Amino acid sequence: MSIPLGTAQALKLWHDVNLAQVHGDGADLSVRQVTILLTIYMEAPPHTIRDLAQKLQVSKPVITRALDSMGKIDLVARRRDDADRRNVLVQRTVKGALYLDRLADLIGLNSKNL
Amino acid sequence: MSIPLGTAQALKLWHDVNLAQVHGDGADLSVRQVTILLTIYMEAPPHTIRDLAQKLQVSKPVITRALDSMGKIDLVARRRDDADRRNVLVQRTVKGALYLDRLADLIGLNSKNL
DNA sequence: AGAGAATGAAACGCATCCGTAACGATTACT
DNA sequence: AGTAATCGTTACGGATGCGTTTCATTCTCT
Repeated sequence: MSIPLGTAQALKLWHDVNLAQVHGDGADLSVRQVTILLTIYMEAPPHTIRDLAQKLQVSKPVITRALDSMGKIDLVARRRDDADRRNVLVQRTVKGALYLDRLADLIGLNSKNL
Repeated sequence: MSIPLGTAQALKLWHDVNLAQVHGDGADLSVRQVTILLTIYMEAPPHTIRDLAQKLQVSKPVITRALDSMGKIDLVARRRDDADRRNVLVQRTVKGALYLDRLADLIGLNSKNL
């Protein structure tokens, strides 16, 4: 199913959802952070810091710090890998899933009047 | 025309476009900045700082500083209002239009495989 | 003309983020 | 065992953004 989105419609979608994020009470994440969060929840686990950094083409400290800030508000969690204790496994949380559900709702709602 | 976007599709769209922004050579703007930029280009002029602040429900300094940083890379321009010299009229630029065209393309491309 | 309102910018303090370069812990290799 | 490689984190220096408050300029209204 292919609905070519007009320029104006695409930009209106982007504007409205972004505006909702700015107003929203939820933590307003940076573009990098949302991208990392989405990768964690959309791709199959396990996720290590190195994998995420490579997949998103950013440095490892970027991932570490994003996990720090998002972990602080329980959007994501860390766990040591018992098999290889150098690795850190990034895990999903209920709050993170809810956050993305809400985001998907916003996008979905705003994409219906196109 | 109403195509209800599934949760997974909506999130994939958001992920892919955001990822492209992260990778893109273009200036990576904050969520607030993109929203301001989109408002300037999608709504009819004239745009004053006060109008933008009120429309987006943010403080005026947020607008001023966003225009500072986006103006520095020619995504937008300022001009004094000759009728009321207190006002600053925010103006579009070629580079800003190109930036949004590219963004719309990204959204459009990524919305075609839903 | 003069008091007051309105507009945008600048100042201040604070928080966050980035890139690079080290660093400690753990595992792999020989 | 002992050296080298891998992984994630931390440290450092710098840049940017935000909210609030203050400020200079310009207009309005009497």
